[in-house]
Amino acid sequence: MTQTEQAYHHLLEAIVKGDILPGTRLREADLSRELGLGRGPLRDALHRLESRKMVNKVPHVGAQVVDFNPVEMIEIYELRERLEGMACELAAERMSDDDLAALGELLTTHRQFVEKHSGEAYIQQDTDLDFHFHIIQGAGNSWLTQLLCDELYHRVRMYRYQSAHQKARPERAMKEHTQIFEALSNRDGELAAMLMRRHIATARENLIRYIANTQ
Amino acid sequence: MTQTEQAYHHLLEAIVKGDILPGTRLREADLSRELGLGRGPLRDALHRLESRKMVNKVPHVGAQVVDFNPVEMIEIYELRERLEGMACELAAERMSDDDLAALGELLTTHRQFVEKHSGEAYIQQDTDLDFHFHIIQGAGNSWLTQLLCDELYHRVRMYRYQSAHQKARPERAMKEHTQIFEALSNRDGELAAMLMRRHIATARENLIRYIANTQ
DNA sequence: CTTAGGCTAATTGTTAACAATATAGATTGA
DNA sequence: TCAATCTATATTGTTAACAATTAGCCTAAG
Repeated sequence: MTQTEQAYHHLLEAIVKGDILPGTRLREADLSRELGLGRGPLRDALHRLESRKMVNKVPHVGAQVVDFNPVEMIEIYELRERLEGMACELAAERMSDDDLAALGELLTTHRQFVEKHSGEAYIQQDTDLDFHFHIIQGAGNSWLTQLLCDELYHRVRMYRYQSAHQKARPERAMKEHTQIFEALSNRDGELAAMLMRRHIATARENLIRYIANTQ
Repeated sequence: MTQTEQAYHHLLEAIVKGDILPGTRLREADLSRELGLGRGPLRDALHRLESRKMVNKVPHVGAQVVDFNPVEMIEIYELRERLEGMACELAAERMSDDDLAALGELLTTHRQFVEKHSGEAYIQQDTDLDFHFHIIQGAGNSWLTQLLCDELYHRVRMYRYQSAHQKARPERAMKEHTQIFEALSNRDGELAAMLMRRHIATARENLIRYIANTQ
């Protein structure tokens, strides 16, 4: 694995998890010293982060970790609504029975987790994404997968870490996931898509409410 | 404008227009000499092209211009269908009257062009994209705009240049554009979205037919 | 006291030399 | 003759020094 990739993944996770705070100026000299590499590979990593919109870069000025932006966040959720709805349509047609079975097991595991650690939101984060990723993969459209997983989801994860104190609703999400899974099992793409869109629309409404409360 | 950006735009256009053929190996030393810059900025440009999926890069091996891939092309059209449908829904709500008027003028200009140069497909290319871009902008979702214009459309343009000999159907496209415009003018987002999805679905079917014929 | 101008320091953009890696051809052995 | 290994070369990955640009500060004039 090349140093550029290492630096990219390291910085990406640090930004997503909030170890590097939004708005932080990223100085190439400092960072390269901290990460123990030259400025060349680091610059490559910063460019990649820029094209993923995780940092803002201004020529001759520098790079800065993106700040939380309510407008963009809502834009991203508008996109997720359509794209993951599309993923459901395609997944209902294209997922293999084995894939569906795996998704079912995932759901069972999650349900046990939710029942055991009821209310611990931070665990819900990853399990929730697992479910979504599995369906996205199942759609069998590599461009759709990249758009969602490589372009949009980093921001979604970043937002979730920032608003981690916010009460999640694992039981409700669990129920909605189960409904989506059943629709997929019945190969009813139209229904699965509708449920997924509604599922994400609910999340978007929570997001809007959260934004309104924090301002 | 920094050298990286210059190189990026130069190479992107060259690839899109077919001046650099698909499958061409891009050697850093050669290219930097031709473009008259160092390898550093050139590498940055290649990285950007890679993240836009216009070149494939393998560590320690090099970069190669993407080859025409029917499967990916269909994936992209599947995405366009949904995303531009979405753009229509949003544009019907959010476009200003001035924007709509401008779109109408665009359409008039195009109609005159089509009537004058009936059948000259290569002119149709850009004017067609103008129409689509205008609506995408009108949706007022910066992430949607970036996804479509920066990630997907380069490939679409590349494909169009490659299949330029294929007979376009300017009159039909013109008619469909007009219908979409009218729906937008009536602020009927649902209808506009449906027409747009169908418009792109038609293009996708042509694409599939074209692929079948060339194999 | 305010503002315009220039100067200094810090930071990014760029280049060229060096190190590491992979490919292709030659060589040797079975 | 074929296969496997080794070696040489070409190419990429990395580093460190150099050039260009920006932002902040200080000075001085109005």
